[in-house]
Amino acid sequence: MARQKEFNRDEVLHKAMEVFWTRGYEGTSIQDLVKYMGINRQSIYDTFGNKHTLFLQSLDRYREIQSRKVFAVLERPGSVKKNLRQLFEEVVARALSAEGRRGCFVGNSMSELAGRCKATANRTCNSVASAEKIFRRALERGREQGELSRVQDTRAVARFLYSNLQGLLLLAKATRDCKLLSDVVKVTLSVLD
Amino acid sequence: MARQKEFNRDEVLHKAMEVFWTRGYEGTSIQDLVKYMGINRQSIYDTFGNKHTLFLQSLDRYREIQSRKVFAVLERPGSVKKNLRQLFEEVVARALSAEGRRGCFVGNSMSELAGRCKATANRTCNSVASAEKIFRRALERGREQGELSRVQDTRAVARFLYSNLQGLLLLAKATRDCKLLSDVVKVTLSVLD
DNA sequence: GCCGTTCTGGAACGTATGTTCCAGAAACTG
DNA sequence: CAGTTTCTGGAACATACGTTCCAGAACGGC
Repeated sequence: MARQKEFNRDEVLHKAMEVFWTRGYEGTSIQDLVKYMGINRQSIYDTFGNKHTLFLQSLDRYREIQSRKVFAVLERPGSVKKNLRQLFEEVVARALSAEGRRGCFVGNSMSELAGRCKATANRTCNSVASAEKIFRRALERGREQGELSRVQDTRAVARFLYSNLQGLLLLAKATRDCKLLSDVVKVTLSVLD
Repeated sequence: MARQKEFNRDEVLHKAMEVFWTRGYEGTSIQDLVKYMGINRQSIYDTFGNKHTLFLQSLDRYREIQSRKVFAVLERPGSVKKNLRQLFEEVVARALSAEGRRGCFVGNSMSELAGRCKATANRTCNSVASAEKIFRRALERGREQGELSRVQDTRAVARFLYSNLQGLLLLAKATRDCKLLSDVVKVTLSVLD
Protein backbone atom coordinates (compact mmCIF):
# COMPACT_ATOMS: atom_id res chain seq x y z
CA MET A 1 0.00 0.00 0.00
CA ALA A 2 2.19 2.77 1.28
CA ARG A 3 5.29 3.81 3.06
CA GLN A 4 6.68 1.58 5.77
CA LYS A 5 7.54 2.63 9.27
CA GLU A 6 11.15 3.73 9.45
CA PHE A 7 11.64 2.36 12.93
CA ASN A 8 11.30 -1.03 14.55
CA ARG A 9 8.36 -1.10 16.90
CA ASP A 10 9.99 -3.43 19.40
CA GLU A 11 13.20 -1.48 19.42
CA VAL A 12 11.60 1.85 20.25
CA LEU A 13 9.30 0.18 22.77
CA HIS A 14 12.40 -1.19 24.43
CA LYS A 15 13.81 2.32 24.63
CA ALA A 16 10.58 3.58 26.16
CA MET A 17 10.74 0.78 28.71
CA GLU A 18 14.20 1.86 29.77
CA VAL A 19 13.11 5.45 30.25
CA PHE A 20 10.02 4.58 32.29
CA TRP A 21 12.06 2.03 34.23
CA THR A 22 14.67 4.63 35.12
CA ARG A 23 12.52 7.69 35.75
CA GLY A 24 9.11 6.30 36.64
CA TYR A 25 5.78 7.23 35.09
CA GLU A 26 5.29 10.74 36.44
CA GLY A 27 8.99 11.45 36.16
CA THR A 28 8.99 10.75 32.42
CA SER A 29 7.76 13.40 29.99
CA ILE A 30 6.77 12.93 26.39
CA GLN A 31 9.76 15.09 25.58
CA ASP A 32 12.02 12.54 27.32
CA LEU A 33 10.40 9.78 25.31
CA VAL A 34 10.82 11.61 22.00
CA LYS A 35 14.47 12.12 22.83
CA TYR A 36 15.29 8.59 23.96
CA MET A 37 13.07 6.66 21.60
CA GLY A 38 14.52 8.59 18.71
CA ILE A 39 11.28 8.88 16.80
CA ASN A 40 8.79 11.63 16.21
CA ARG A 41 6.21 12.75 18.71
CA GLN A 42 3.42 11.94 16.32
CA SER A 43 4.83 8.50 15.61
CA ILE A 44 4.69 7.73 19.32
CA TYR A 45 1.02 8.61 19.46
CA ASP A 46 0.22 6.82 16.20
CA THR A 47 2.00 3.67 17.27
CA PHE A 48 1.36 3.43 21.01
CA GLY A 49 -1.71 5.52 21.73
CA ASN A 50 -0.83 7.86 24.57
CA LYS A 51 1.57 8.11 27.46
CA HIS A 52 -0.38 5.81 29.72
CA THR A 53 -0.89 3.01 27.22
CA LEU A 54 2.75 3.32 26.18
CA PHE A 55 3.69 2.91 29.81
CA LEU A 56 1.59 -0.24 30.14
CA GLN A 57 3.10 -1.67 26.97
CA SER A 58 6.56 -0.89 28.33
CA LEU A 59 5.71 -2.66 31.55
CA ASP A 60 4.45 -5.65 29.61
CA ARG A 61 7.63 -5.79 27.62
CA TYR A 62 9.69 -5.68 30.79
CA ARG A 63 7.68 -8.48 32.28
CA GLU A 64 8.30 -10.63 29.23
CA ILE A 65 11.98 -9.94 28.73
CA GLN A 66 13.58 -8.96 32.00
CA SER A 67 11.88 -11.42 34.31
CA ARG A 68 12.96 -14.26 32.08
CA LYS A 69 16.54 -13.05 32.36
CA VAL A 70 16.56 -12.89 36.15
CA PHE A 71 14.98 -16.27 36.69
CA ALA A 72 16.87 -18.15 33.98
CA VAL A 73 19.49 -19.27 36.47
CA LEU A 74 16.88 -21.37 38.26
CA GLU A 75 16.50 -23.59 35.22
CA ARG A 76 20.06 -24.81 35.49
CA PRO A 77 20.48 -28.41 36.55
CA GLY A 78 22.21 -29.27 39.80
CA SER A 79 21.69 -27.81 43.23
CA VAL A 80 18.59 -25.64 43.50
CA LYS A 81 19.97 -24.04 46.64
CA LYS A 82 23.07 -23.02 44.73
CA ASN A 83 20.97 -21.59 41.91
CA LEU A 84 18.91 -19.55 44.34
CA ARG A 85 22.03 -18.24 46.00
CA GLN A 86 23.40 -17.22 42.63
CA LEU A 87 20.16 -15.49 41.71
CA PHE A 88 20.21 -13.38 44.85
CA GLU A 89 23.89 -12.63 44.53
CA GLU A 90 23.41 -11.49 40.97
CA VAL A 91 20.55 -9.28 42.03
CA VAL A 92 22.70 -7.68 44.71
CA ALA A 93 25.59 -7.21 42.30
CA ARG A 94 23.34 -5.57 39.72
CA ALA A 95 21.65 -3.43 42.36
CA LEU A 96 25.05 -2.08 43.36
CA SER A 97 26.08 -1.31 39.79
CA ALA A 98 25.67 2.10 38.21
CA GLU A 99 22.43 1.35 36.42
CA GLY A 100 21.17 -0.83 39.24
CA ARG A 101 19.73 2.21 40.90
CA ARG A 102 16.64 1.96 38.78
CA GLY A 103 15.64 -1.18 40.66
CA CYS A 104 12.95 -3.47 39.27
CA PHE A 105 10.43 -1.93 36.91
CA VAL A 106 7.67 -4.11 38.35
CA GLY A 107 8.53 -3.08 41.90
CA ASN A 108 8.81 0.56 40.91
CA SER A 109 5.43 0.45 39.21
CA MET A 110 3.82 -1.21 42.21
CA SER A 111 5.15 1.54 44.38
CA GLU A 112 4.22 4.43 42.16
CA LEU A 113 1.05 3.37 40.40
CA ALA A 114 -0.49 0.10 41.55
CA GLY A 115 -2.39 1.87 44.31
CA ARG A 116 -4.30 4.11 41.91
CA CYS A 117 -4.11 2.40 38.53
CA LYS A 118 -5.95 -0.86 38.19
CA ALA A 119 -4.22 -1.87 34.98
CA THR A 120 -0.85 -1.53 36.69
CA ALA A 121 -2.08 -3.36 39.78
CA ASN A 122 -3.26 -6.25 37.63
CA ARG A 123 -0.01 -6.46 35.73
CA THR A 124 2.27 -6.28 38.74
CA CYS A 125 0.07 -8.69 40.65
CA ASN A 126 0.39 -11.03 37.72
CA SER A 127 4.16 -10.74 37.92
CA VAL A 128 4.06 -11.70 41.57
CA ALA A 129 2.07 -14.79 40.65
CA SER A 130 4.49 -15.68 37.85
CA ALA A 131 7.51 -15.31 40.10
CA GLU A 132 5.78 -17.38 42.74
CA LYS A 133 5.24 -20.14 40.20
CA ILE A 134 8.86 -20.07 39.06
CA PHE A 135 10.28 -20.07 42.57
CA ARG A 136 7.89 -22.80 43.58
CA ARG A 137 8.83 -25.04 40.70
CA ALA A 138 12.48 -24.67 41.68
CA LEU A 139 11.70 -25.42 45.30
CA GLU A 140 9.71 -28.51 44.33
CA ARG A 141 12.61 -29.73 42.30
CA GLY A 142 14.91 -29.14 45.25
CA ARG A 143 12.65 -31.20 47.41
CA GLU A 144 12.64 -34.02 44.89
CA GLN A 145 16.40 -33.90 44.89
CA GLY A 146 16.34 -34.16 48.66
CA GLU A 147 18.21 -30.96 49.34
CA LEU A 148 15.30 -28.89 50.66
CA SER A 149 13.68 -31.33 53.03
CA ARG A 150 13.09 -28.61 55.62
CA VAL A 151 10.96 -26.60 53.20
CA GLN A 152 7.38 -27.65 53.85
CA ASP A 153 5.12 -25.03 52.33
CA THR A 154 6.75 -24.35 48.97
CA ARG A 155 4.18 -21.77 47.99
CA ALA A 156 4.74 -19.73 51.13
CA VAL A 157 8.51 -19.89 50.72
CA ALA A 158 8.21 -18.91 47.06
CA ARG A 159 6.18 -15.85 48.01
CA PHE A 160 8.67 -15.07 50.74
CA LEU A 161 11.56 -15.20 48.29
CA TYR A 162 9.90 -12.77 45.90
CA SER A 163 9.06 -10.39 48.71
CA ASN A 164 12.71 -10.46 49.71
CA LEU A 165 13.81 -9.81 46.17
CA GLN A 166 11.71 -6.66 46.09
CA GLY A 167 12.78 -5.62 49.57
CA LEU A 168 16.42 -5.97 48.58
CA LEU A 169 16.03 -3.94 45.42
CA LEU A 170 14.26 -1.23 47.36
CA LEU A 171 16.98 -0.97 50.01
CA ALA A 172 19.59 -0.87 47.28
CA LYS A 173 18.08 2.41 46.08
CA ALA A 174 18.97 4.08 49.34
CA THR A 175 22.26 2.43 50.19
CA ARG A 176 25.23 0.99 48.40
CA ASP A 177 26.26 -0.88 51.52
CA CYS A 178 27.13 -4.29 50.11
CA LYS A 179 27.42 -5.87 53.53
CA LEU A 180 23.91 -4.80 54.42
CA LEU A 181 22.41 -6.38 51.32
CA SER A 182 24.52 -9.50 51.74
CA ASP A 183 23.28 -9.84 55.30
CA VAL A 184 19.70 -9.81 54.06
CA VAL A 185 20.50 -12.45 51.45
CA LYS A 186 22.30 -14.60 53.99
CA VAL A 187 19.33 -14.71 56.35
CA THR A 188 16.84 -15.08 53.51
CA LEU A 189 18.56 -18.16 52.18
CA SER A 190 18.94 -19.60 55.67
CA VAL A 191 15.28 -20.60 55.59
CA LEU A 192 16.27 -23.24 53.02
CA ASP A 193 18.65 -24.97 55.41
CA MET B 1 6.26 42.67 67.10
CA ALA B 2 3.46 41.78 64.79
CA ARG B 3 0.74 39.42 63.84
CA GLN B 4 1.09 35.74 64.68
CA LYS B 5 0.73 32.87 62.26
CA GLU B 6 -2.87 31.73 62.13
CA PHE B 7 -1.95 28.10 61.69
CA ASN B 8 0.09 25.61 63.63
CA ARG B 9 3.26 24.76 61.82
CA ASP B 10 3.34 21.15 62.94
CA GLU B 11 -0.29 20.61 62.08
CA VAL B 12 0.01 21.80 58.51
CA LEU B 13 3.30 19.96 58.09
CA HIS B 14 1.49 16.84 59.19
CA LYS B 15 -1.09 17.45 56.50
CA ALA B 16 1.63 17.90 53.90
CA MET B 17 3.18 14.64 55.03
CA GLU B 18 -0.06 12.82 54.46
CA VAL B 19 -0.39 14.19 50.95
CA PHE B 20 3.18 13.36 49.92
CA TRP B 21 2.84 9.96 51.60
CA THR B 22 -0.30 9.17 49.65
CA ARG B 23 0.54 10.65 46.23
CA GLY B 24 4.33 10.72 46.15
CA TYR B 25 6.53 13.67 45.31
CA GLU B 26 5.91 14.06 41.59
CA GLY B 27 2.27 13.11 42.03
CA THR B 28 1.66 15.98 44.44
CA SER B 29 1.12 19.50 43.11
CA ILE B 30 1.33 22.72 45.04
CA GLN B 31 -2.37 23.05 44.36
CA ASP B 32 -2.95 19.75 46.18
CA LEU B 33 -0.89 21.02 49.10
CA VAL B 34 -2.78 24.31 49.28
CA LYS B 35 -6.02 22.38 49.35
CA TYR B 36 -5.06 19.77 51.94
CA MET B 37 -2.88 21.89 54.19
CA GLY B 38 -5.64 24.47 54.34
CA ILE B 39 -3.32 27.46 54.24
CA ASN B 40 -2.35 29.96 51.61
CA ARG B 41 0.09 29.33 48.82
CA GLN B 42 2.30 32.12 49.99
CA SER B 43 2.27 30.87 53.58
CA ILE B 44 3.58 27.53 52.36
CA TYR B 45 6.53 29.18 50.64
CA ASP B 46 7.17 31.55 53.54
CA THR B 47 7.10 28.77 56.09
CA PHE B 48 8.63 25.79 54.30
CA GLY B 49 10.69 27.17 51.44
CA ASN B 50 9.67 25.35 48.32
CA LYS B 51 8.10 22.07 47.27
CA HIS B 52 11.29 20.07 47.61
CA THR B 53 12.26 21.31 51.08
CA LEU B 54 8.68 20.87 52.22
CA PHE B 55 8.87 17.30 51.02
CA LEU B 56 12.05 16.67 52.97
CA GLN B 57 10.53 18.19 56.09
CA SER B 58 7.46 15.99 55.62
CA LEU B 59 9.68 12.95 55.31
CA ASP B 60 11.53 13.95 58.47
CA ARG B 61 8.29 14.33 60.32
CA TYR B 62 7.17 10.89 59.17
CA ARG B 63 10.42 9.37 60.31
CA GLU B 64 10.00 10.89 63.75
CA ILE B 65 6.34 10.13 64.31
CA GLN B 66 5.31 7.13 62.29
CA SER B 67 8.34 4.93 62.80
CA ARG B 68 7.97 5.30 66.53
CA LYS B 69 4.38 4.14 66.26
CA VAL B 70 5.19 1.00 64.28
CA PHE B 71 8.06 -0.11 66.48
CA ALA B 72 6.46 0.73 69.83
CA VAL B 73 5.18 -2.81 70.18
CA LEU B 74 8.75 -4.09 70.45
CA GLU B 75 9.25 -2.21 73.71
CA ARG B 76 6.64 -4.27 75.45
CA PRO B 77 7.93 -6.69 78.07
CA GLY B 78 7.52 -10.41 77.64
CA SER B 79 8.22 -12.53 74.59
CA VAL B 80 10.16 -10.75 71.88
CA LYS B 81 9.07 -13.31 69.36
CA LYS B 82 5.46 -12.56 70.18
CA ASN B 83 6.07 -8.82 69.84
CA LEU B 84 7.69 -9.30 66.45
CA ARG B 85 4.80 -11.42 65.30
CA GLN B 86 2.36 -8.76 66.42
CA LEU B 87 4.34 -6.06 64.63
CA PHE B 88 4.21 -7.92 61.33
CA GLU B 89 0.57 -8.82 61.75
CA GLU B 90 -0.31 -5.22 62.41
CA VAL B 91 1.62 -4.16 59.34
CA VAL B 92 -0.28 -6.66 57.21
CA ALA B 93 -3.59 -5.59 58.69
CA ARG B 94 -2.86 -1.93 58.02
CA ALA B 95 -1.58 -2.67 54.54
CA LEU B 96 -4.88 -4.33 53.73
CA SER B 97 -6.97 -1.46 55.08
CA ALA B 98 -8.31 1.32 52.89
CA GLU B 99 -5.58 3.81 53.62
CA GLY B 100 -2.93 1.11 53.78
CA ARG B 101 -2.47 1.43 50.07
CA ARG B 102 -0.12 4.32 50.57
CA GLY B 103 2.46 1.96 52.05
CA CYS B 104 5.41 3.33 53.97
CA PHE B 105 6.48 6.88 53.23
CA VAL B 106 10.13 5.94 53.68
CA GLY B 107 9.82 3.01 51.30
CA ASN B 108 7.88 5.09 48.81
CA SER B 109 10.51 7.80 48.89
CA MET B 110 13.31 5.31 48.43
CA SER B 111 11.56 3.99 45.38
CA GLU B 112 10.71 7.31 43.82
CA LEU B 113 13.54 9.63 44.80
CA ALA B 114 16.47 8.04 46.62
CA GLY B 115 18.11 7.14 43.32
CA ARG B 116 18.35 10.74 42.14
CA CYS B 117 18.05 12.87 45.27
CA LYS B 118 20.90 12.64 47.73
CA ALA B 119 18.99 14.28 50.57
CA THR B 120 16.27 11.65 50.26
CA ALA B 121 18.81 8.85 50.00
CA ASN B 122 20.50 10.04 53.18
CA ARG B 123 17.25 10.28 55.07
CA THR B 124 15.87 6.92 54.01
CA CYS B 125 19.24 5.29 54.58
CA ASN B 126 19.18 6.73 58.04
CA SER B 127 15.77 5.20 58.61
CA VAL B 128 17.11 1.81 57.61
CA ALA B 129 19.87 2.21 60.19
CA SER B 130 17.41 3.27 62.87
CA ALA B 131 15.13 0.35 62.20
CA GLU B 132 18.10 -1.96 62.23
CA LYS B 133 19.06 -0.66 65.66
CA ILE B 134 15.55 -1.09 67.03
CA PHE B 135 15.13 -4.59 65.66
CA ARG B 136 18.56 -5.52 66.88
CA ARG B 137 17.91 -4.32 70.40
CA ALA B 138 14.77 -6.44 70.49
CA LEU B 139 16.64 -9.47 69.17
CA GLU B 140 19.39 -9.02 71.74
CA ARG B 141 16.81 -8.93 74.47
CA GLY B 142 15.25 -12.07 73.10
CA ARG B 143 18.59 -13.79 73.21
CA GLU B 144 19.10 -12.70 76.80
CA GLN B 145 15.71 -14.15 77.62
CA GLY B 146 16.78 -17.36 76.00
CA GLU B 147 14.01 -17.49 73.43
CA LEU B 148 16.09 -16.68 70.32
CA SER B 149 19.06 -18.97 70.83
CA ARG B 150 19.12 -19.86 67.13
CA VAL B 151 19.65 -16.23 66.10
CA GLN B 152 23.38 -15.75 65.83
CA ASP B 153 23.99 -12.62 63.82
CA THR B 154 21.47 -10.20 65.28
CA ARG B 155 22.51 -7.40 62.97
CA ALA B 156 21.95 -9.47 59.87
CA VAL B 157 18.56 -10.67 61.10
CA ALA B 158 17.58 -7.12 62.00
CA ARG B 159 18.39 -5.97 58.48
CA PHE B 160 16.53 -8.94 57.09
CA LEU B 161 13.44 -8.09 59.10
CA TYR B 162 13.39 -4.52 57.81
CA SER B 163 13.86 -5.64 54.24
CA ASN B 164 10.90 -7.94 54.69
CA LEU B 165 8.81 -5.17 56.14
CA GLN B 166 9.42 -3.09 53.03
CA GLY B 167 8.88 -6.05 50.71
CA LEU B 168 5.56 -6.78 52.36
CA LEU B 169 4.34 -3.21 52.10
CA LEU B 170 5.31 -3.13 48.46
CA LEU B 171 3.44 -6.32 47.60
CA ALA B 172 0.43 -5.01 49.47
CA LYS B 173 0.19 -2.20 46.95
CA ALA B 174 -0.49 -4.65 44.16
CA THR B 175 -2.53 -7.28 45.92
CA ARG B 176 -5.06 -7.48 48.71
CA ASP B 177 -4.47 -11.21 49.02
CA CYS B 178 -4.23 -11.64 52.78
CA LYS B 179 -3.05 -15.22 52.50
CA LEU B 180 -0.14 -14.19 50.33
CA LEU B 181 1.07 -11.59 52.81
CA SER B 182 0.53 -13.94 55.73
CA ASP B 183 2.62 -16.55 53.98
CA VAL B 184 5.48 -14.10 53.71
CA VAL B 185 5.18 -13.23 57.40
CA LYS B 186 5.05 -16.86 58.38
CA VAL B 187 8.27 -17.71 56.61
CA THR B 188 9.96 -14.49 57.71
CA LEU B 189 9.33 -15.22 61.37
CA SER B 190 10.40 -18.82 60.95
CA VAL B 191 14.03 -17.70 60.97
CA LEU B 192 13.57 -16.92 64.65
CA ASP B 193 12.69 -20.52 65.53
C1' DG C 1 5.23 8.32 -13.13
C1' DC C 2 1.31 9.01 -10.66
C1' DC C 3 -1.90 8.05 -6.66
C1' DG C 4 -2.57 7.06 -2.14
C1' DT C 5 -0.91 6.16 2.21
C1' DT C 6 2.02 7.00 6.06
C1' DC C 7 5.92 8.82 7.64
C1' DT C 8 8.29 13.19 9.57
C1' DG C 9 9.31 17.77 11.88
C1' DG C 10 7.50 21.68 13.76
C1' DA C 11 4.02 24.61 15.30
C1' DA C 12 0.02 25.06 18.10
C1' DC C 13 -3.39 23.72 21.54
C1' DG C 14 -5.17 24.33 26.27
C1' DT C 15 -4.04 23.20 30.75
C1' DA C 16 -1.14 22.60 34.81
C1' DT C 17 3.03 23.27 36.87
C1' DG C 18 6.21 25.70 40.67
C1' DT C 19 7.00 30.16 42.07
C1' DT C 20 6.58 35.22 42.89
C1' DC C 21 4.33 39.70 43.20
C1' DC C 22 1.00 42.68 45.08
C1' DA C 23 -2.60 45.04 47.78
C1' DG C 24 -5.14 44.81 51.73
C1' DA C 25 -6.65 42.87 56.15
C1' DA C 26 -5.24 41.45 60.84
C1' DA C 27 -2.91 41.52 65.04
C1' DC C 28 0.81 42.62 68.10
C1' DT C 29 3.76 46.51 70.43
C1' DG C 30 4.25 50.93 72.15
C1' DC D 1 -4.86 54.71 68.72
C1' DA D 2 -0.82 54.57 65.59
C1' DG D 3 2.80 52.03 63.57
C1' DT D 4 4.83 48.04 62.07
C1' DT D 5 4.99 43.54 60.90
C1' DT D 6 3.13 39.46 58.94
C1' DC D 7 -0.59 37.04 57.41
C1' DT D 8 -3.97 36.32 53.48
C1' DG D 9 -6.19 35.69 48.85
C1' DG D 10 -5.81 36.32 44.21
C1' DA D 11 -3.57 37.55 40.19
C1' DA D 12 0.49 36.95 37.36
C1' DC D 13 4.74 34.74 35.93
C1' DA D 14 7.29 31.78 32.80
C1' DT D 15 7.74 27.22 31.81
C1' DA D 16 6.44 22.44 31.02
C1' DC D 17 3.04 19.25 30.32
C1' DG D 18 0.21 15.75 27.21
C1' DT D 19 -1.90 15.96 23.00
C1' DT D 20 -3.38 17.35 18.28
C1' DC D 21 -3.05 19.63 13.87
C1' DC D 22 -0.82 20.58 9.68
C1' DA D 23 2.10 20.69 5.47
C1' DG D 24 5.36 18.36 3.08
C1' DA D 25 8.53 14.56 2.17
C1' DA D 26 9.11 9.51 1.37
C1' DC D 27 7.81 5.33 -0.10
C1' DG D 28 4.56 1.54 -1.77
C1' DG D 29 1.52 -0.37 -5.56
C1' DC D 30 -0.46 0.21 -10.09
